[in-house]
Amino acid sequence: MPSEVISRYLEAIYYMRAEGETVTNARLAEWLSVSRPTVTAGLRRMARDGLLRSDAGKEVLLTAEGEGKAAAIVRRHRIMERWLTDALGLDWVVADEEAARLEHAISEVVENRLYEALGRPESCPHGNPIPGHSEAVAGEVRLAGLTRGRATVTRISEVAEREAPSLLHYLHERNLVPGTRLTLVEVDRIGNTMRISAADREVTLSRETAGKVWVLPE
Amino acid sequence: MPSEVISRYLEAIYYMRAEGETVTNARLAEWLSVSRPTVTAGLRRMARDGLLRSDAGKEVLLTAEGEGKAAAIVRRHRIMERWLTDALGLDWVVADEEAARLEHAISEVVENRLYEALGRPESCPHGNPIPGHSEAVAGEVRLAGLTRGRATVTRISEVAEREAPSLLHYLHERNLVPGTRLTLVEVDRIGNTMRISAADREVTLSRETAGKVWVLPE
DNA sequence: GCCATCAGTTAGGTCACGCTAATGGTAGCG
DNA sequence: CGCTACCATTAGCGTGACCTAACTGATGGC
Repeated sequence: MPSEVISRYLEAIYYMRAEGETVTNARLAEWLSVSRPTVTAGLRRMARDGLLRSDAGKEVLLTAEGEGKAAAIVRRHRIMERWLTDALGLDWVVADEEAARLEHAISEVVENRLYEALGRPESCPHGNPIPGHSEAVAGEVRLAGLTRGRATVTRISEVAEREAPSLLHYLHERNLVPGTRLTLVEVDRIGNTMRISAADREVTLSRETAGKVWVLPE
Repeated sequence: MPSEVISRYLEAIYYMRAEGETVTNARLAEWLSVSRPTVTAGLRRMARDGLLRSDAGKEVLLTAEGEGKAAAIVRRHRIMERWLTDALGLDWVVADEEAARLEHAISEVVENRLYEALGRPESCPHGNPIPGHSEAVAGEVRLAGLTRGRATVTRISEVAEREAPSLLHYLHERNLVPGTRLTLVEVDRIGNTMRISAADREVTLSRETAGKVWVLPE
């Protein structure tokens, strides 16, 4: 079984791939807050242990085995998040931090029991699907890519939590949570912002923020 | 904060002290399944970090700080065990193994929320008190020390889980759980066994096993 | 009184994981 | 073409945590 450190590598790779990003040494180093040489060494250990595909030069790609282990970590993370928010009443940000530690400590048995005890949830609290149990909503697009009309929030990207935990608070406060219907009011191409209306309130989001919110257009 | 390895040292020291044993390098090595030189190095790090009292030659004694951290680990272990058995329906043995990993991953916040959510339990599933919340029953003695009469099982020592996990199954199956009333039938000083009657069944226990069950005589 | 045993430490080695400083590529740009 | 940027790796180092083999010091038995 991979060490906790390597599990975090797998998780990070999984998240980046899910965003459609190309995974490289430098990006991993940034994501994991370690130096690039440290990542080089880590990736070498992963390759040795059969977690990385040796083809595909610079890009970091997982083998089927690596993919499976990464999905397992993410699955546990999201199930734990559900438990922490639904059963223990923690807020999004704290739940994510706690889940990041707990995900490495639970076994398959506990994972399954907990999943059942929670009533087989469809997603984590931010709407991200639970690998192996549910999938991303078909047809969803980034809020930043919306040009007009109405849409329903489906999920907040995992990237948001890493890059700006306060963004989660921000969105939560403004009720931009999975299931919320919103209407695009105006796109400001100069300031790179967009105004939307949701739950009887108008909110202005930067293009960057809007890139982390996924919606299903009507 | 101590590393996970050092937390296990603290936990082991706590358990041994709770049994009234003298904690030494060799016993720790045995308990933790590592070599004695490894323990020597670990204890040195603990002393450096202010977890061990420097007086008291060979014996390993914790400082107030070490004591507090050890109690916190044990508290988390026992709360997790309660959750794993009560909420997720795991059996004693599995719950203990899982708790041994989870205890290092939960923060004070989760610990407290969980403790409340479980209804402030008095003890772990085997009856051991939860440090900081409850204490050992006054007047309890080892079943092995009983010479006649009736008594009520109060707890199964933590040592039992480490040394012989199957013993937990054995006791559970025979209904020798906290709260069970029993009557001493006969003590065989030659074979070092004792026969007891509990829940309408007679059970024979070795002196060693009976030393791990604590009871409150009537 | 000596010897065997056991406990603890020293010596010396490995691996995982982190760092900084310096080196080697590649790629865009003037 | 050459320069600058950026990227990945190498080199070299430290710490934590493990190991075996060998030494030392106390202790109990005969």
